[in-house]
Parts: sequence; structure tokens; C-alpha cells
Amino acid sequence: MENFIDYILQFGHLNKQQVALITSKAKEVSFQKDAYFSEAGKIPKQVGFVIEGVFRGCYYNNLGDEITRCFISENSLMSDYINFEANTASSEYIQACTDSKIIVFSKESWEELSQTIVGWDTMKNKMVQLCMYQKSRSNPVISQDATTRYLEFMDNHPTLINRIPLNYIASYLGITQQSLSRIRKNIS
Amino acid sequence: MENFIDYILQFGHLNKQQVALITSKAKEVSFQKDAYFSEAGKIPKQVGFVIEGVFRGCYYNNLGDEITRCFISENSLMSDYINFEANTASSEYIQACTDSKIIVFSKESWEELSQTIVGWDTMKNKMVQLCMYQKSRSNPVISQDATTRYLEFMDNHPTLINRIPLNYIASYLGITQQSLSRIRKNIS
DNA sequence: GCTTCTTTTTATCATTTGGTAAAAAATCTT
DNA sequence: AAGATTTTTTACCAAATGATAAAAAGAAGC
Repeated sequence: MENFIDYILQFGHLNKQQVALITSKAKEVSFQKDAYFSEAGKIPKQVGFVIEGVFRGCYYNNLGDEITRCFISENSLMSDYINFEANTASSEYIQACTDSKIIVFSKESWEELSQTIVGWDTMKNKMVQLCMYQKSRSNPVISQDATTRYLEFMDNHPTLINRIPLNYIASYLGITQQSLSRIRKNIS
Repeated sequence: MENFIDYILQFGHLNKQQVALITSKAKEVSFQKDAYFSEAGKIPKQVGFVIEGVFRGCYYNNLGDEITRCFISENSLMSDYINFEANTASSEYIQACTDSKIIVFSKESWEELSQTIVGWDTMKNKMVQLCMYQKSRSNPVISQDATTRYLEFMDNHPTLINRIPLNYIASYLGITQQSLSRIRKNIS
């Protein structure tokens, strides 16, 4: 929980009372590997913050291929935020890649914070926007070849490589698992 | 200007006075083809809204290749918003692909609106977040082959194909201009 | 209309990546 | 420990894309 408080204090100041209020609204939840935090076709009802573990955002294309769009690891906000706000169904899944612990806020709690803490909305929006921005910046670059994308992935996510299956990483990088295996061999 | 008012009214209600205030802060500006709205290394000082024309977000990689990250056409918000808000230098360019007309708000004007119009911040953040979200969704999908990416690009941007140079589109799709030319030939 | 400059296409060959199949290695169950 | 399952690696060949060079087409200036 302290990690989450540290995280939000990056975006503005809060007094002890306010911190206590936020803490009281948060709930710690465990997720087993492969469990879904959010599912395609359902309206996202929660905002999460990853305490321990790794999640991924993914979807299926018209050929049934599974495509990983992003990874979310420790000390990151996790939500299909646009659909969460708009009360609309998501088109993606958010799935635990490992056994995980997260903090969640229900939609009601999340909205109550806006009404009771002056300045929370500003902090919240900075948080959400920075999140979206960073995600867009860490994505693999389509004009680079697969080897370069893999090397940059390891730069951006040095701790992930040994924690999640390589087929997730391959689908994130836009290549087959076999190609990724070949690339790993050629590098080392 | 009406287009911009229609655009913002999607995100909330405003009375006539409020609309008039917003209008008074906006300035219409022309951009010639190739001119920069925003530049790498500089702090973005304006938020724009495209009335007529097409812009692109682009940057240079370590080989000096020019890479197009997005296109921004009529009736869209245009800004390196995170750096605009944070007063930090951008790492990208926003460049006019055609002669264009846009509306701009200076940073001062943009912030005055927050202080004078109740609810503007909420509308503004919805706008910005939806913008970021849509941009991330319309990006070429890295796991698709170049032909599919090109076909989806034409679906997503049917009006762009005849208005902007093909090398911009190629760099957006992550392929060489020669490859794009070959793909176009094979399709038709 | 002619020249110059820019954009787009074509062509050839090397390299990268995908598709398919199978083997090997690692992990999990019992 | 043995068997079953999952994950990762290998191998082979076909297809897609890149690199380089050059030609063709189109646009701009005089």
C-alpha cells in the first residue's frame, strides 16, 4: 500500500487524512496466473495498481491469434480507463501473467475520491495521461527489425524476460515464437 | 470555429457565454506545407485543433531515418499534450503535410479556461484522454504483414491517401517506400 | 515548352521472417 | 521417478521485406 501512496504523491500533495481516506477505499486482492482482471465484452468496473506480479493487455484478431498489446508490472496503474470512465464494454483482456497482488478501487470508491478530495481529479488525470503516454512510448517500433525490437524490449523491461512465457513476448513484438527463439540464439 | 465548438460540446454542456469566452481565446492560424507546429527540443506552447489540412507526428531514429508516428487531420485536437502540461521539451515534431488552417490556444488561454469555466477541466481531460486512446487504437498492428497494415490504413484514413506523400505513409506503416509501391501494385 | 526537382515505380538480389513439423527441454502431476 | 503437459528450440523451405540502383512519372519554376 505504501508503494501506491508513494506513487500518487508524485502527482500532487495530500495530507494524512486524505491519504487515510484513499487507503480506506483501496482493497488488496490476489490474482492467480492466467486470471482476468478485465475482459473483452464486459464493462471494466475497477481501477487497479500492481503491487506484485505482471499483467498483460491482450486481444484476439480475426484469425484467432492472441496478441499482447502491453505489459503492466509492479507499481503501475492498471485499467481500461476510457471504458471504465465511459461505462462501455472493453474489447480487450487484462490478464495476470504470474500470480499477483494488486490494489483495487471500485468505480464507486474511485468516484467518491473525486468528490471528497480537493485536487484529486487533477492528480488522477495527470496519472492516467502519463500512463497512456508512457505506454505509447514503450511500444515496439514498427519500423525496426525484430532483433532490434527484442533488444529494446529488454532495455525497457529488464526484469520481465525471466518471468513471463516467451510466446507472450513474441506476440508483443509482432513475431512468431519460433522467430523469437531464433533471434535469441543469434544474439547470445 | 463552429467545428471546434461542435467538437467540444461532445464532451459536456456549455452555455452561450462560455462558448463565447472559448471562441475569444482561440486564434485561427495558417500553416504552410512542411512547417512545424511543434518541434523536438522545444517546449510545446500551444494546443491546436485542425480546421483544414493534415499534420503528422514524427521523429528521427539513431540512423537518421524519419519516422511518422501519427496523422492528425480535420476536426482533431493536436498537441504534444503531456509535454505541454508539464512544460517539458518534446522529443517529436508535429509537421504540416499540406497547407493547413488550425485554431490555436496559447498555454495562458488554455489555463484561463480552466479557471473561468466550471466543468471545463472535466471536458478537457475527457477530450485529451479519448484522443490518446483513439490514436493508440488506429496505429498499425505490428503482428500484421505490410499489406494488411496498408489496407487497414486506408480503412482508417480513406481521405488521406491522395493528400500526403507516400513516403510518409510508408514510414508510418514501418516499411520502405519501395515496399509500399510494390504492395500497391500487387493489390490493384 | 523545357528544365529542374521531387515523387513514385520497377528491378534485382540478399536478408529476414513466417509456416509447418518435429525434437528437446522444462514443468507439473501423480 | 515416470508419465503427461507445456514451453522452448531446431530445421527446412516458401514468402515477404530491405538495400541498392535506376527509370519513369509528376509537379514546379522559368
